[in-house]
Amino acid sequence: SSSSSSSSSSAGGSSSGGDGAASVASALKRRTGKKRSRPERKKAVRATAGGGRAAMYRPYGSAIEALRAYHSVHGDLVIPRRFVVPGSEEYPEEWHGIDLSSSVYDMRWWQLHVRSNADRVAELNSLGFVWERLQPEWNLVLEALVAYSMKCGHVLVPSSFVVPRGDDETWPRATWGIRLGSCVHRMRIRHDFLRGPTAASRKAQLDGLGFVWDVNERAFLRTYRALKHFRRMERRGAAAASSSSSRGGSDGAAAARRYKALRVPSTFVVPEGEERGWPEDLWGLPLGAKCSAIRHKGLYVKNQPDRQRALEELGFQWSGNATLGWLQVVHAAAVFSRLHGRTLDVPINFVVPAPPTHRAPDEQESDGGVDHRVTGTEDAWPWPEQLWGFPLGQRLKDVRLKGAYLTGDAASSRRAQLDALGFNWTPKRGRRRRP
DNA sequence: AAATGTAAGTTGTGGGCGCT
DNA sequence: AGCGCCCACAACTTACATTT
Repeated sequence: SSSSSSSSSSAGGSSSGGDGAASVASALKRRTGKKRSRPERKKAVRATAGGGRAAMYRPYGSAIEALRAYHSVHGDLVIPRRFVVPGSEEYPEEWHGIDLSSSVYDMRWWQLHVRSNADRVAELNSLGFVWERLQPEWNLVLEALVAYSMKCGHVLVPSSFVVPRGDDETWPRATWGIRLGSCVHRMRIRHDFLRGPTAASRKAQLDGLGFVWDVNERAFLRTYRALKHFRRMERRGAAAASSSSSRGGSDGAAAARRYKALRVPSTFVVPEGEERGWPEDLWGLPLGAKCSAIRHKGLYVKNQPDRQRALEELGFQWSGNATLGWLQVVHAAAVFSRLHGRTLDVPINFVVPAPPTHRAPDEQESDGGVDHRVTGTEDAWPWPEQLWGFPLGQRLKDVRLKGAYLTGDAASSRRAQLDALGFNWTPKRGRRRRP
C-alpha cells in the first residue's frame, strides 16, 4: 500500500481538473475529523494517495512552489517517502495533506510536466531534484542492498534498519530513508517486489548478492558448522592427550569416531581470535546454549527430520549432557560384563584400557603373555575408542556407595540395567584371588 | 600346618569444582 | 541447589608369601 502510483485507477485523464479538485476537497473534509480508529486511519492514507494521483494533474506552477517550500525548509529535495505536506503557510494550500514525494517522484508526473521542457529540468536541477527517484522503487531497494553489502559484507539487514542520510558516498542519495530492513523482511515473508514476470530475474539478482532467503536455515547451518568444528577440535585434543598412536583410521576407529557423543558444555561460547582455529563468522556463538535450546525447545529441528538426522550423525545427544555420563557407564559396564561372563565385578581402580600400540622398552614381558596389539585384523580391541581411559571402577564405586546416577525417576530402571549386567552390589572386601 | 607379615583391594568419609 | 565427576586419605578386609 506504500506506493500510490502503482495502484492504477480508472480515473480518466479527460475530466482531470474538476474531479481532482473535488476528490481533494472530500479528502480534506475527511481528514478534518477527530481521532480516528485504526481502520479509519488506513482509509485516510488511501485518501491521501488518491489526492496524490489527483495532484499529478495540478499545474506545474503550484508543484514547483511546493517543492521550493520544501527545499527552503529542509535544504534539499530528498523528500521522505510518504511525506505529507503539512497545513502550514509555506506550502501552497492546494498541496496541504498531499503526499508530495509520491506525487512528484513519479514517472508519469515527469512525463506530464517536465520531460519536454528544458527550463523545468534546469529549474528542478537547481533545487537538487533527485532524478534517480523516478526509477521504480525496486531499483532503489536493490541499489541500497548493494550499498549495504559493500559496507557490511553481507545483506542480513536488521529489520529495523533504515538507510541513513549522509553525504559520504556510502548511500546514494536516492536511497536515503528507505526502510531497507523492512523491505528485506517483506521480500522473504510476503515476496514483495518478487511477484509477476520479473520475479525470476530479481531473485537471481538477490542471489548474486548472497541474499538469505531463510534466516532460520542460515542460523541452523551456522550452529551445525560450529558443532562440526567442536567435534573436530575435541578429537584433536583427545589425540594429543592420549599421547599415543599415529595409527590410521581403522574401521573400528572410524566407527567409534562417528558415534562418539558430542558433549558441549552448556556455557560454551565459540572463542574469538584468530589463533583458536575457529572460522571468524562463528566467533561468539553461544553454542552450549544453542544445544540446550535444540534439546528442550526443538530449536531448528521442530518438524525437521533431516536436520535431526544430521545432528545425530555428528553425535548430538538429545538426552543432554546430564545423562551422558550414565550412558558411558552403562556402555563400559556392558562391555566389561560381556568380557567377564555376564558378571560385573569391577575393581575400583579399573580404567578402560587403550590398546597397547608399541611395546615400551622397560615393559616386563611376563611369561609369553598374549600380545594384545590390534595390529591384526582379527582380535579387534573390545573397547571402543571413546571409552579409553574411562574410570569405570571409580564410577561403579560411586554407584554402590553414593547412589550416583540413581536419583530421580530413572533410578529403578538403571538399577535394573545394572542387575541385567550381573552387577555385584556388595563385592567382597580385600584382595582378590589372582587369576 | 599354623602363624605371621605384607600387599592389594576394599569401604567410608569428605571435600572441591564445575555443570545443569 | 543439587548433582556429576574426581581426588585423597584413613581404616579395614582379605589373599598371598614367608616364616616358624
